[in-house]
Amino acid sequence: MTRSEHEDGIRVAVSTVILTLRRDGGQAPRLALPLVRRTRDPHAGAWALPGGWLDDAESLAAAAARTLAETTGLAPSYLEQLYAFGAVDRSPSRVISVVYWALVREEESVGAVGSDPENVAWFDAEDLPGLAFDHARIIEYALWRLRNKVGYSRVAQGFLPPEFTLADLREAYETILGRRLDPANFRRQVDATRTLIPTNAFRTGSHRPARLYRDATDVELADRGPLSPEETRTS
Amino acid sequence: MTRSEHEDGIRVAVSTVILTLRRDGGQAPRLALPLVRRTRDPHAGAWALPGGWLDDAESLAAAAARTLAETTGLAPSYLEQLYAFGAVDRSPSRVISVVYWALVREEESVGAVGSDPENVAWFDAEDLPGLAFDHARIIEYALWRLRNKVGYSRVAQGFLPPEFTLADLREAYETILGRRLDPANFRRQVDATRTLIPTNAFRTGSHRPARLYRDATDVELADRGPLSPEETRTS
DNA sequence: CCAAAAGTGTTCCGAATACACCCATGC
DNA sequence: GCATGGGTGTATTCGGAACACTTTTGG
Repeated sequence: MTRSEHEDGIRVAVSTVILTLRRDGGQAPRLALPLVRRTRDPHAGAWALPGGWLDDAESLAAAAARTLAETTGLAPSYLEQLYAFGAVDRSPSRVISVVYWALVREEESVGAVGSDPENVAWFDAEDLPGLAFDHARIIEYALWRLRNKVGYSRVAQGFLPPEFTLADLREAYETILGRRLDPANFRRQVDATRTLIPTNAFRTGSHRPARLYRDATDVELADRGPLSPEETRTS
Repeated sequence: MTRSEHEDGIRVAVSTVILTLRRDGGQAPRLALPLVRRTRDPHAGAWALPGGWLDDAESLAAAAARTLAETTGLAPSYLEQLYAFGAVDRSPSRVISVVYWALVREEESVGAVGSDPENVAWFDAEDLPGLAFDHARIIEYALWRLRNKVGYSRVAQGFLPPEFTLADLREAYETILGRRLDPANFRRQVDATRTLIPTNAFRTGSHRPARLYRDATDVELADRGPLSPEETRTS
């Protein structure tokens, strides 16, 4: 293992793509995420992912959870490392960004703000403003990962409250995937996984009441990678 | 984006899990990887993944390819980022390791050595020595990723020379997955993907000659992630 | 009663599997 | 010829997709 002799100027930042499902009204929900307006150069005035420098004594995942809480006031229902970005020219100074992606529950994201609400705003994932650095590409990749992972895991439940109907869950899938799913087949597929417990409660509304379900287990919504013991607790 | 005021002591290392298929003789091939004996503390004398400090002016992928060449003298036929490890206690000093995994072709790995052949040795992936830091866990994760990715991509071809028989390819799959595959069904599945071009050459040997194939395209063997333009060239 | 969502039943189709069988070569 | 791996054919099974149909509520 060779080692460069000089103590060089590489710094480590941690950023997070924070996703939620936002319902504007009676409309179909949409994916939304918070961005932070930069107040210094480079890219002063542009919007960027929430993040910050990695602190000497915190793990990468802890840094992601910390900056997430600072900008939104929320704890994530799902948090996973996305990728480490380290191109030489992605910033004027040399910065390695370890990026995480997180899911937060819908209701919590309404009105909840962190330490600096002035410079935080939520955007529709399909209608983003101009972004600093390579953050547009990073968000694209996070959305790709979400759409991909929803196909073989239960991550979508990270958007939902503890009790929800199958229609709620299907609506989350439909929003993520961008297409309609057959209610009948969707029902069979989810209960083939045996991960939902039916409750005795029903949501009464406009038509026939729908049964409420909750998570069957306290296991992870999805495989989050090679996590060390210190990183396995998200709450 | 808040910034810690002190220039702190976090350093960035890049390591690589380098995998190949090794044929000991007429036996079934096995997964093998090179390790480097550490000559300094911490963990002096223990075996570790090839790697080194990230240089100021090179991208993460370039650092991985560089250390790979330094220890094995080889260029990878496949290279993908694995994960960024950043637990506080994984090393006495604070080190963030961005780990890559690579595939190299079998024949090339025989006898090829890099700048310091004394301290490099190849090990059977199922029979590893005591490893420094969290490298045992990292290798486990790399193997998991390989086994997983072989199911939905063409990565296994990264182990093979430009021309190969379907039996060669199937043998690679069988070694990676650790189980036998039906030759008939395997044949149909690979040519359903339309990614192999049959040549007019045959490998003559002990029995009926087997047709040689080569890659149909110059496209990637698998999705390697959100690569920037500077990282897309591996050769 | 009617509209609409909740929930069930059934058919169809394609992919994965198992396995019988033929082909071409070395010995 | 015969052993062995190369290569083809075919029946079965399983899961997903499509969609007809029944149930239960609000109005």
